[in-house]
Amino acid sequence: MYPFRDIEKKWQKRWEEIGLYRTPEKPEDKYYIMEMWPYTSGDIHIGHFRNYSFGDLRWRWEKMMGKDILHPFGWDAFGLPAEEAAIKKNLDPREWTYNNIKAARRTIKKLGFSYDWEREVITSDPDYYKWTQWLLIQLYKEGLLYRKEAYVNWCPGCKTVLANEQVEGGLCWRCDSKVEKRKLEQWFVRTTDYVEGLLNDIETLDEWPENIKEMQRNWIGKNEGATIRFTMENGEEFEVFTTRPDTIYGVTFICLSPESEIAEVIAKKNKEVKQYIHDALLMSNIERTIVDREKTGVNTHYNAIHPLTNEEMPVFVADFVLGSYGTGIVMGVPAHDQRDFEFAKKFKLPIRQVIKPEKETEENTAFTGHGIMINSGEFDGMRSEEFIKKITQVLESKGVGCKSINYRLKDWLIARQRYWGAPIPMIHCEKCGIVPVPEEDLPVLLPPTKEVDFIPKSRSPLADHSNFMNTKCPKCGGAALRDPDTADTFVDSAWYHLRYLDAKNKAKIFDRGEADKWLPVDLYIGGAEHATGHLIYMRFITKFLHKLGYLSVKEPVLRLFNQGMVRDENGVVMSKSKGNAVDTEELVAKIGVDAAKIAILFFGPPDSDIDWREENIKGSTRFLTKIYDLFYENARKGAISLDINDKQKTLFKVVEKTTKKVTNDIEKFSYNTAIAALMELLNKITDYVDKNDNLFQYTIRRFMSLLAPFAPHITEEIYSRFGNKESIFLEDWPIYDKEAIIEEQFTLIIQINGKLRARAVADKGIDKEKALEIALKQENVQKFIKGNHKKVIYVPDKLINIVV
RNA sequence: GCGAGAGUGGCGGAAUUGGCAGACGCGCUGGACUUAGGAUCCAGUACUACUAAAUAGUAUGGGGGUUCGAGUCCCCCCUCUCGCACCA
Repeated sequence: MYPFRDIEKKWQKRWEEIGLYRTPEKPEDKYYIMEMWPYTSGDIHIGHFRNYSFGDLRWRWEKMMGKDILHPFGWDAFGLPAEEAAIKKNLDPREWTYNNIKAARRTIKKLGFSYDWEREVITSDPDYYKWTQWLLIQLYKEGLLYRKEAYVNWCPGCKTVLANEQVEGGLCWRCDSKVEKRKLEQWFVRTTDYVEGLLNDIETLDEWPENIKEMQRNWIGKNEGATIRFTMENGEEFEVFTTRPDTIYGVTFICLSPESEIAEVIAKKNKEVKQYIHDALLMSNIERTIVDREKTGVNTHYNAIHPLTNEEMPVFVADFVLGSYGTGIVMGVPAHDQRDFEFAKKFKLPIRQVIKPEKETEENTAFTGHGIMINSGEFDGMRSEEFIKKITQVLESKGVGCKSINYRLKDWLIARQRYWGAPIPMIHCEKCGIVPVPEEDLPVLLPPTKEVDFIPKSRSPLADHSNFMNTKCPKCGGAALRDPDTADTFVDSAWYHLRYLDAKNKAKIFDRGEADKWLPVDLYIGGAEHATGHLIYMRFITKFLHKLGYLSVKEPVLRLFNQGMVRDENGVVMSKSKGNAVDTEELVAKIGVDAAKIAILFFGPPDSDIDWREENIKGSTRFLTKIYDLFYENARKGAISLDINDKQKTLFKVVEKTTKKVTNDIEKFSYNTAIAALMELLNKITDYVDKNDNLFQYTIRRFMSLLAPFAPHITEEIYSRFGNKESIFLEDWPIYDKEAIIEEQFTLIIQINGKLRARAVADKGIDKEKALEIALKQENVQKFIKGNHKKVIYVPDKLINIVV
């Protein structure tokens, strides 16, 4: 062990004094780096530590590479846990939040990370949520924030509605309650307005991980097909969406989703239907979507009329039809859709084949492939792929259908019936309807926590606060009510990368000049769990502000890096609630920041999940202690210059090669192998006897430069022993000597029939004959070449393979 | 079911274009130092065969293929992780 505590204190103080992490006013070669910010539940565990370590390492390296860097930090401070603390422990949510921030900030500061704290933002500060509200008003003005009555996800645990992105496998993302359906009028953001941009621009995100891009594509879920209008015998009309209009002649029934309006109307007159819908909607999505669940449904005893054949067919309500996809109504084609097939079997409905497969297919399943049209009137004999286009035109010309595109992505439900969030800045006036709060009246402040009753009543606590609710209509001046709901916290985090640009601006959300200086974010580091939520919202807001002319960029983030999760010894994801999270402060108190960082970086590649094992951290302490013991005492002051003799020594070559490897490895986020290379070099240095000669001094100085991004505190301490006054991070990253790494000799690998039989040192550039000559001299080779060799393969400067 | 990724010693993991499999670290074994060692230093450590060395054989989830040569490329299968999931 080395005196890490004193060293850390000393250098953290020094860095603050010299303003090392302050963002340059006028960046020449800018680099904007962000890590996903933490939610303020108070603990900074090892997963956060890993995340921030990647960012810190990058800052230090880019800094030494000469970049002007913006590296901010902030807090995702609104959200339910604060309110839960109020309900369960009778704590003040504001105090709870700010105390947690204080504690977490203290921890992070102890870790000596390279943040510019002058740009710190907190979403629950009125200075921040004023602009969250401003953003909502801009969305409203553009028609992208609207109210709609719809079936929405309701979490009975959190007593609030949820966005689709917050429902994971039918369960609430936060509390794991089964999510229910409720028909409510809610605020939505029209993300679907930008759906094509969100989808197409994924192609421009060259430096995003492929899996994240694929997840976003799937989430958006674009499907091309046709919308077809059917008429009921009572004259009512409805539309279905299908990707297979070619199967139109195979329709033998219609299924309505329990959520559909038509079903609701029918239910008023039909008790059986009413009961079925009631039961279906009571079921959580998770129960309703169990695979292999037997199809259920109820006959409405109404008939629909086929738009082309005028045939009548029964209309059912069935819960396998989702209200949220397409029109919420499907045409049943049992011969060519497996679900429809199962439904038809159960209700003994006719199955009419309209596509003939090219090969024989399995019995008792629907044929979903393409083939030749049959039973389709004048179109028999056409290929079904072509028929899709043809029939769409036919439907269009008859005025009963059209080509259409459907998306899985839905509008973003942003209202929450909770207190601890940004109040939605809207006023409801009986005369004027919905009126946005005038921008000069922002922020709409949350009332003091003391005046609020937090006991959940399935409506916003603000609804019961008359001082908050009662206001005047900005338009007519009459009595009006505020909107009692608050915004989803993902609204706050959808634009924080923009507030960092100009965190203290009182007049504007941010200055356009600052945005042009720094955007896009060059590197954004965080977990893959935000692939379809936060990252889509962030892209959406960026596109929205681009369209309004506030931003010149269309995409917020150039390079996205997904770090892997940290799990415990048993492979279980660490979390506060499971009580298996390793506390960063404890770890750092035990082994020091630098050793903790080296340990977590050495654990494995940054993008893979790691299982935390206590014993694996020992190596890092040994590594740094060895460095400290060996370098600290032997460090010499003054300039060092190498002569030719020094440059011919093996150690010199190793130093230059290591420089190359560490540089390349950092570039490609291969931190574990970079550390391994440094460990190898240290082993070589330990073996080097002349601890006082020029080459040794040169080597340990170079070593410190290479180590600096990984272990900044110890590096600064030893760097100062060389007589330097400033920080090592103001130095340039070393450039390796290209001449030095050229080798004159190489190890010739000698194979017989592809098997390694001998090795020999040879001069580089020798030809095949020479190599063969060397190979044949080897004793072990003679043993294996009994007769003549047939063929010789020579890979220059690498290996020779003799085929016998 | 669909999509993506992965499978290498006792463990975490290395391995440019196909070219020395197992870097580096942990652990373990033996030794040194020591009042002591869960500190430090030195040596060894994929498996099998031999006491050992030298050497040989076998090894990158399983099976096949391409190639002088495959952890790496192709085909089939198994297992695990992640995402989506009755999406019409």
